[in-house]
Amino acid sequence: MGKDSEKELVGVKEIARRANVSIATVDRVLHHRSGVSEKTKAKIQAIIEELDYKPNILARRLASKKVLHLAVLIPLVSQETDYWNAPLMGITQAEEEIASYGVKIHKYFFDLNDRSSFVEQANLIADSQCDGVLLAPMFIEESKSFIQSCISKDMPYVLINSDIPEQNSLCYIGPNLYASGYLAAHLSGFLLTETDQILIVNISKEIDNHHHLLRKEEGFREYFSVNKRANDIFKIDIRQTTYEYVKSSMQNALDNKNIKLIFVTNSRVSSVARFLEETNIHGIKVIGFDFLKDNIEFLKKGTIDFLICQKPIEQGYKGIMTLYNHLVFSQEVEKVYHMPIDIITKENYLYYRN
Amino acid sequence: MGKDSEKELVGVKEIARRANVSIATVDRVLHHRSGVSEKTKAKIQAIIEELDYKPNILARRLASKKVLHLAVLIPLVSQETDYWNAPLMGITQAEEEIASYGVKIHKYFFDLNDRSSFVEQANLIADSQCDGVLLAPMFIEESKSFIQSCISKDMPYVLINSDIPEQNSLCYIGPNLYASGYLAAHLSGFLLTETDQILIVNISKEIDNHHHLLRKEEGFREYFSVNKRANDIFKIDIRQTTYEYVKSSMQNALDNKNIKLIFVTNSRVSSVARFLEETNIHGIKVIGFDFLKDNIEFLKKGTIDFLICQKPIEQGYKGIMTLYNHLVFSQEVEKVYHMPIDIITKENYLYYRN
DNA sequence: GTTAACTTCGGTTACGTACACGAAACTAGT
DNA sequence: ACTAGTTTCGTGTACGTAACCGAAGTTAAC
Repeated sequence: MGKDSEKELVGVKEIARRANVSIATVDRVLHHRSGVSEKTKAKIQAIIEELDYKPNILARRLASKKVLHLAVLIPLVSQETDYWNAPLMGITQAEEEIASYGVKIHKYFFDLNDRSSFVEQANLIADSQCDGVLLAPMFIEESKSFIQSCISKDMPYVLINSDIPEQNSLCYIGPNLYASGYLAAHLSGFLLTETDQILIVNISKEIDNHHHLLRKEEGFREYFSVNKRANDIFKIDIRQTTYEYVKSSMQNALDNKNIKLIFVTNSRVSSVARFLEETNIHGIKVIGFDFLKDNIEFLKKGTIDFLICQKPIEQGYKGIMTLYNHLVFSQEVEKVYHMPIDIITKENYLYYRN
Repeated sequence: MGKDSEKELVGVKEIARRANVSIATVDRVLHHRSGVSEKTKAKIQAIIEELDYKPNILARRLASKKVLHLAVLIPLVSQETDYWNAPLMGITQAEEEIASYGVKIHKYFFDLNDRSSFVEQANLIADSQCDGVLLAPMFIEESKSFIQSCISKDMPYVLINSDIPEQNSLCYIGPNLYASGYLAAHLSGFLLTETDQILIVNISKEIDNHHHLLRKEEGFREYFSVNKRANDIFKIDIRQTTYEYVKSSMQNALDNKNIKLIFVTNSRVSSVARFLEETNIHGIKVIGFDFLKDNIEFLKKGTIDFLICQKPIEQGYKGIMTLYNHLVFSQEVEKVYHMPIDIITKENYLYYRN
């Protein structure tokens, strides 16, 4: 209750009246344009302060006919994994929401297994004259050089999904990889006894992605170290993503051991689950990542015990909105926006919103 | 790729030109106003179809100077529990977002321990001439009669936090209570052995709230029944919310038993945790609800093992936005929007967003 | 055929802001 | 004091839509 502050919404007109100037002059002050004497500028600014003037965004976007061009550079949605479909959905959703506010979004896709396609698309963006970029920096070196060209063009960019720190991006929106690995370990703790053995599985073709998976692994191991859990932790890197390859790799990895829990460091956990099912291996708990159709199927059946998810749709959505709010409202942004680390089980997946 | 459909955004002017009428006539058709012959109406509608005309929301809200009045009726944030601070934040956030779009939000608060205050505030809303209502129907009968008055005034309303089904509200936004109880049981399963005893704790003054807690309890019990878990499940209803009362009740409840897990059916779990800590009881796992400051403190220390949370901020935010989108864009809405059932632990609470 | 009443429609202004254009005021140089 | 140049400012139009007002056209009654 209390401070309702029923100030009748005032506009430039009222400011102009009070300052004995025209609205054009007020407009000049508002946009920090030249052509106003220091004296009147001060007077107008005082009145703006006093009235706590907030420009009418509606009228503003309507009057300014210029359109905002945003570019998006993310992996192509492949049949191999449809993870990137989620961020794309968020991006599309944001697009629909702000389309009528004069924002155009240009989408560029690259092949996760082909660095050159990334460079190619990045160059296209660099040439196109756009106002901001949303980028999934999957290839580290290539991303860095693209980022440099953005900086030189004074073009703001937002990173999603995986961070490249110490670049001065507008912000990073995505998971805290280390923390999500740590949480996975914590969940594992509930499923294990003192002597059970653990297998960490990294499945990824590109070395750069491996780099990201490593951070999860570190977090995972750290939990066991901090909590003085002495379970044996084995690890396997699988460098091909086809099921056949995963299968034979897993067979090797499980051989002669007594693994009780498998931690798959990314969304490819469904391959592992499929393997366990097909080879009729029971009694192994499985933890992995991402709310994908395949993964959910195995979660339902109980082959996968936990999925950790980090709101991929929202990552895309927030990425675009951050650019928009920054460019249109010059809103300040958090440098790092870590996504919540969501735990999905058989019992709550129905209610999960990516 | 593909269908870019670069239709230059057309407006009423273009439609008027093509139909050889004035924009005023097009406007009449768009708003289903009278004064247009069937013939020209048909012609104009055909053109609207053809061009897939989408009105410019900016210009629309700008030109129509009428403001939208939304009323909010939720519990007062008390020192007893600051749960309702969260939905209020979401409401305020939505308010800020759409304030410049000509929306005014009027907030009414009632005392959770005083039915008459609810009725009083509800009457105020009924008298005020507003365009939509966001309602937390904590008192069932009183809510029903308020809802009736809304319906008779043809005033859309949205329910949050707890549902009163079979009323034709615009929609319900909130948890699936049953499912969240079920999930709580599932999590409990990880923490228990076959023979461990369980205590369910309901803490609530008002009988109507109890009714909601009951649904969680049902879900909880159902899990154990479905999964043929034979653990003893005890239960206690605590009808005073002061710590002293909770303390003595808990002492009784734990007496002569060997409880290994406590499931508190609402956010008052911190009272129980405090009790366990103060009386130096260890070895009992605790599961409860809501991301509240007090609860998080105990989660950090390990006294509480799991918190289940259902995005209270978002409930408020979405509630307002749903009304807004429905009234302004006549957007259709899902009748039931169940919030995700989030699991919060010591390891991921830092990254949780209410 | 005149008047009245009603139907159908167009012209116009307004919403709050952006910006091009040109007018006034001031400065400096002669 | 007159001009040229510069600074400072106001007028006017545009954005796409809403809605008032009144002008045509149409119909009905005498």
